[in-house]
Amino acid sequence: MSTHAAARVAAPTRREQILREAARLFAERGFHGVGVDEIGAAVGISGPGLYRHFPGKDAMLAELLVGISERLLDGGRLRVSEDASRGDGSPEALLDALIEGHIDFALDDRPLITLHDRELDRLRDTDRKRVRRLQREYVEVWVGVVRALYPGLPENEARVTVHAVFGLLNSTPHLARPEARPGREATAALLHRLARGAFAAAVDPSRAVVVDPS
Amino acid sequence: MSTHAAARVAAPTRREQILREAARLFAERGFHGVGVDEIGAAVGISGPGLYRHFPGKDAMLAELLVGISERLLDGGRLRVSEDASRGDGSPEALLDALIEGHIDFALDDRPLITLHDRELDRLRDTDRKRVRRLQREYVEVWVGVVRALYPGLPENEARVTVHAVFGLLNSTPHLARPEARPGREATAALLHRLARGAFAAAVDPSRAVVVDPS
DNA sequence: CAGGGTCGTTAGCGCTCGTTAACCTGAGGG
DNA sequence: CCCTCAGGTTAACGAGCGCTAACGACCCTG
Repeated sequence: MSTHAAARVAAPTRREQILREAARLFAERGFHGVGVDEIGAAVGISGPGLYRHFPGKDAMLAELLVGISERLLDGGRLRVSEDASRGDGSPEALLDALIEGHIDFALDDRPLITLHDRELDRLRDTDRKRVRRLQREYVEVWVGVVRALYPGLPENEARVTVHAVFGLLNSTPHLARPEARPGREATAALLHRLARGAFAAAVDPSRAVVVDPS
Repeated sequence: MSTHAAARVAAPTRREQILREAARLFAERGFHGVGVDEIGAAVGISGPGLYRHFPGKDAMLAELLVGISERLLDGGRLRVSEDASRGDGSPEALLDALIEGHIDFALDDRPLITLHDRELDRLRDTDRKRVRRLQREYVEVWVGVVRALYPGLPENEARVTVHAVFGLLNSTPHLARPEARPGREATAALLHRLARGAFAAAVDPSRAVVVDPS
């Protein structure tokens, strides 16, 4: 998480610029809805100049999607291993850490989150399989933690629940007016509560009713 | 003009066939990723024959998105008015009814749900504004019910929560292997629990204004 | 049987898109 | 001073797209 800020010290290379703008444009208008000339214009060069950096338009999307999926999976695995290496690791705290990490990603890299579940089918077979595998492994990391916390939850229900919580956490990019929502930290805290509430309700319906906290 | 009555029960009309297949294809490969020839082939005619039924490819997408949005909004409003006309209407039961209706939609019309939040930006300005308005009104229906049930929840947090729950309920189309999840009714019940759990958790426990459960 | 409407067909036009080809320029090294 | 090479440029090509034009088969109805 602190590494994220540190990596931004140096000026972004041209490749990174291109990927950044391509992600934004793809998220806004869809992969097929953006032309290479537009991507070039967004970074100050024009059209075919992109081919000095990428073998083709497909390759940009592929690199974006593989990158996202790897970052998510690596982050998830890192948190699991941190929790395991810490003596007092608890499933509760670990699930919170996973949720926290995913929320950071959803709030800070909105175009990528959008692309991640929207443009997967535009990839060539080999890339799509690779991304699918990374996504599946990321889900399995969550499923493992959720089932450690709620042993009574059947595996297929846990998987559906994890998918549903992803949908919940990834919902912010779809908000029409981003200025109409609470600040970043308040939104993050709210999403975190919602996710925990959903997980709690997955196993125990009685927790789905509001109770007096006092 | 053909007979209206005959089309009610009998085989779907050609227009409906086209819309159905177009929805499936658009959801699978994106609006720009599907050609008119493919849509035609999917209903047994070929290419330009579609123009006997629609003025253009855009019009198919527009009719699909407007139709979805209207169906959702009408369903929501219907349930609210039913609840109001029933003497014993309670926000609890009303929210359950809204959730139920949305789940039915998400499970039974998966391509439409996918299109609904994915291809909106491919519409012409006038159609897009119309769909946006319908979607916004649908959200407001939910927000009203949620705030009636949880008066302590601020309006902007309620709105984010409703969006998040939509993301949760709409997550099933993204499941890679639909056969790996529980049956329809079990999935519906699970999603219902998750949604209720998320709403219950929306109210920050430390700030909760608790309504008398009598 | 004539005539029109409906619902198709095929051919092809015009445009846009991703990509390639050929050329240019400025910086660094021997 | 020349050569190389990275990183651009513009021109243009070929494919694929949405859509139109022109035509035809079929089914009514009078």
